[in-house]
Amino acid sequence: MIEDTRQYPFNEIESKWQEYWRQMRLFNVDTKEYKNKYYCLMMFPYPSAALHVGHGRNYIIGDAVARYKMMRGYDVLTPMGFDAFGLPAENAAIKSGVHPETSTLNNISTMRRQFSQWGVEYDWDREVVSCLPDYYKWTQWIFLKLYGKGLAYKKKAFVNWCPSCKTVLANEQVVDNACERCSTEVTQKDLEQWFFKITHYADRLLKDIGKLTEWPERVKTMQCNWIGKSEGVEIDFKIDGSSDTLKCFTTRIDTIFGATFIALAPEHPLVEKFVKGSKEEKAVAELVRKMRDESKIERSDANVEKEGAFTGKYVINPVNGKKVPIWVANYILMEYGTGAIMAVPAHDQRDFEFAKKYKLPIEVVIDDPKSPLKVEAMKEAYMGEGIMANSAQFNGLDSSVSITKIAEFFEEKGYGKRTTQYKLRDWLISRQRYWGAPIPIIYCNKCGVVPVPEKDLPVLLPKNVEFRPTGESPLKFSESFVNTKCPKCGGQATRETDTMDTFVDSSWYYLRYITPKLDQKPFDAELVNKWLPVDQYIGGVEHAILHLLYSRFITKFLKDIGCVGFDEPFKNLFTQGMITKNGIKMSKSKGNTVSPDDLIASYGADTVRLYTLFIGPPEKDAEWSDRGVEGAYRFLGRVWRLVEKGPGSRVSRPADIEGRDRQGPGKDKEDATLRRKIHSTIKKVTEDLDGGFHFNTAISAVMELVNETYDRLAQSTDGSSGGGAVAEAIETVVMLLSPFVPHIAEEMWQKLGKKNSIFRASWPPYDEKALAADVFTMVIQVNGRMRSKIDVPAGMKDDKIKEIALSDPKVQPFIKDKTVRQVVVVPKKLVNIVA
RNA sequence: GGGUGAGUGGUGGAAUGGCAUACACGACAGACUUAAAAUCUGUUGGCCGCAAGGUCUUGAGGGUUCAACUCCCUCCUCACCCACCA
Repeated sequence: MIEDTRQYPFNEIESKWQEYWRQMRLFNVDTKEYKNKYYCLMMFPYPSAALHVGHGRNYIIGDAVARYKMMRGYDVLTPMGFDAFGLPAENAAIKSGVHPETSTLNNISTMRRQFSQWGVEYDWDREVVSCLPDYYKWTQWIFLKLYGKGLAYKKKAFVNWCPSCKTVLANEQVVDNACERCSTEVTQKDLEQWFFKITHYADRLLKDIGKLTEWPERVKTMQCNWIGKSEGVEIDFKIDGSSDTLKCFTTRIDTIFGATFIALAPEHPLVEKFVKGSKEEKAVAELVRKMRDESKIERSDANVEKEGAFTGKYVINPVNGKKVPIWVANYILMEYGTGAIMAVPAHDQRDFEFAKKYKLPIEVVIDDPKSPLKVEAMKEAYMGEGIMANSAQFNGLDSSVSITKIAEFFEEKGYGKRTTQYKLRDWLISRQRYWGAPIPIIYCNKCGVVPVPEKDLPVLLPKNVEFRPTGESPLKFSESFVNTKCPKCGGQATRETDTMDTFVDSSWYYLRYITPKLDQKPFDAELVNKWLPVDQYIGGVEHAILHLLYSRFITKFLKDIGCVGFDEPFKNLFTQGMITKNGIKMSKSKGNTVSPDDLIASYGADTVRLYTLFIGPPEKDAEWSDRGVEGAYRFLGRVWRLVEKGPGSRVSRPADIEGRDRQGPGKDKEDATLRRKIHSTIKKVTEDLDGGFHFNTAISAVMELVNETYDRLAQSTDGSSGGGAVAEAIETVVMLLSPFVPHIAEEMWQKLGKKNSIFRASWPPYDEKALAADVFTMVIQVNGRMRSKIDVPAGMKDDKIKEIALSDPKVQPFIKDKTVRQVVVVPKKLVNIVA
């Protein structure tokens, strides 16, 4: 059945050319010898069991870009590798007993095969696999460098904890606040964990977004919001009856006169001190315990009822000497600011809700200029700007002005200082897992925390370990791993058993590709400085924040320690949309995946590639349709037959077609028309590819050219297969399609009598002369509505055009009873008569 | 709640101030065929009309303009990301 519907022998063609490209080393680059470098990078994948067509979009786009750039004369570097550490393989090991390394390496070979079947080629000599020691050795090296600069440190942090499995859970392992494995309720536990001090780079990460001119706006906006810079004042409140002070951060210092209470995060260190031995102690302690047990997921729900308790203490408001009560409240986060706020219920909605619930006073200090505020009538906080009220010497000022005035006043009086806060928090890199790069740290009873010396890297993951059904990390129980000698004193010591977040692995892999085999250094700085920044990075928008921010951070760090000479790793970024099926994201867990293997068997890889690129704008989500695949297949058959029956194929093709036929306008009118179409198509496709990868419209333009070429063949009166213009059209079609459908393009290229690979040919230029038309069709509108069309010779004067338009028989009925007030002529496009 | 993006035929989509619905899918009709598949040709936004043609139509409403899918304002809906950020 499949045999019957075949339009061209894609099976033989595709494997033949895939082999040919490998033989000729089309995708292999010598990083030392090059003229115009172009580093085309696709985000390296996690090795999952099987790729579906949704994954394919990323690689097909990247492959098309790489092939196009080759034809534009670049030395294109397109490497590929695998982000091979991670939780899924470890979970599978716990379930099935198969070692993560075995399943991961198996998946990798499956994926390599799938890439190849798609015709997606890479410089495989440069493959990096993050779970292999020759790679993670250098991930550990980066850790040591950060540690050496004080940018890797340990502190306590809360984790999701399953008391029954005695294990840490990732957010995704928590289902309805319970452990996914045993359904025990998840609690919070604080553990000593490793962090990278990314906040040290917050300001530069934010400022340098300005340098990323070729990144999508929406990714930049997301990073901006994630870093979340806000400027404000840190106030030192004197605690009543004590010499201690309490620091609060606010962005709204203009509302300081309306502060009616202070709210602390439950974890705030002063909470315990305040209530110790007081009558409030029991109530507060109980509430704090309750809040702490709420998982991070629960606590981050905005709809959670506000709760709090009075601590019995007060601070003094420096601006008016008033006593302000200190409360503990669940809506305050320890991680942001100082973990304490001055609450101004009149002008902050959360404070307003809290004040209403606990009957705390509400004082208006900024009046709405449109309708004066009355406390009793307020249903919600007034958050806008306005006129200062009840604010002593600042009364009557604009709140936007007083925000600076009061800040200056605070600094003058020593009540506080202006500071900048970021939402960005330090990067928690510790994972209580097996399948990751071990953190190269040793604990010695005598010497304390000792970093593993560089010469002892890598700290190898022990292979012979037992995976327990509870999910506990097997590293803890591997005595040969844990027990070691202190590198400083030689005494008995133990190793850190936490491994690193896989985002650490992926934050520097793009540097390793340049010199993947190097074993004395992570990379060769000289070559890296030549090839980086990456000219084009392509990947899913889901990585818009974390991966891209971490990579930017690591790059800046490496620049600071003199390892690289640039501070942004990715010059151009393209984020493609996801492929949906039945309206939702294609994924194995949703059961709506489409396997490329079956489609390639029925239609060939070129069809799958063409459809994937034609499906819609690549930066947007798109719905997969099996019917659409057939359409792409039919189109390729149409092109194939055009090459077979058109002039120039095999024997009939004149050898010197370029020289003879590309010199001037065609022999007759039809040829000139077709040549105009050929060259406008080249222009359109080139601009679509250069200006943002608009594959969908590029392909539709080629479809139009194919349709017009068929029309031209059908029109030829002498029964021949057309002249030089048709041959030129066919050759152009093959070239313009080649980045998208490389196998069939190579085959047709050969049929056209060409010797070398089409990817060694240069991309066709367009001929401005061929584009020039001597007659234009102009639209005539009356009051903006199309009424007629006229053919106008190039160079006709506007006045003459107006005259023709006004006397046009189809236009006459619409203007004859009216006065023509204005005639607008848009050159070569339209005439609009206003009557 | 905040941020970002989107809303156009039966469907995927095109047009980013200048002919709305390119290109493709689907559907319908025809040619070829004993028949089917494949292929080729034609029709295909709604309404009125035998037709010529007219008229309405880009989520809703308003505005700017000779001209608005496109720019501005108000509102509605959906998707994604973040979410008590002081």
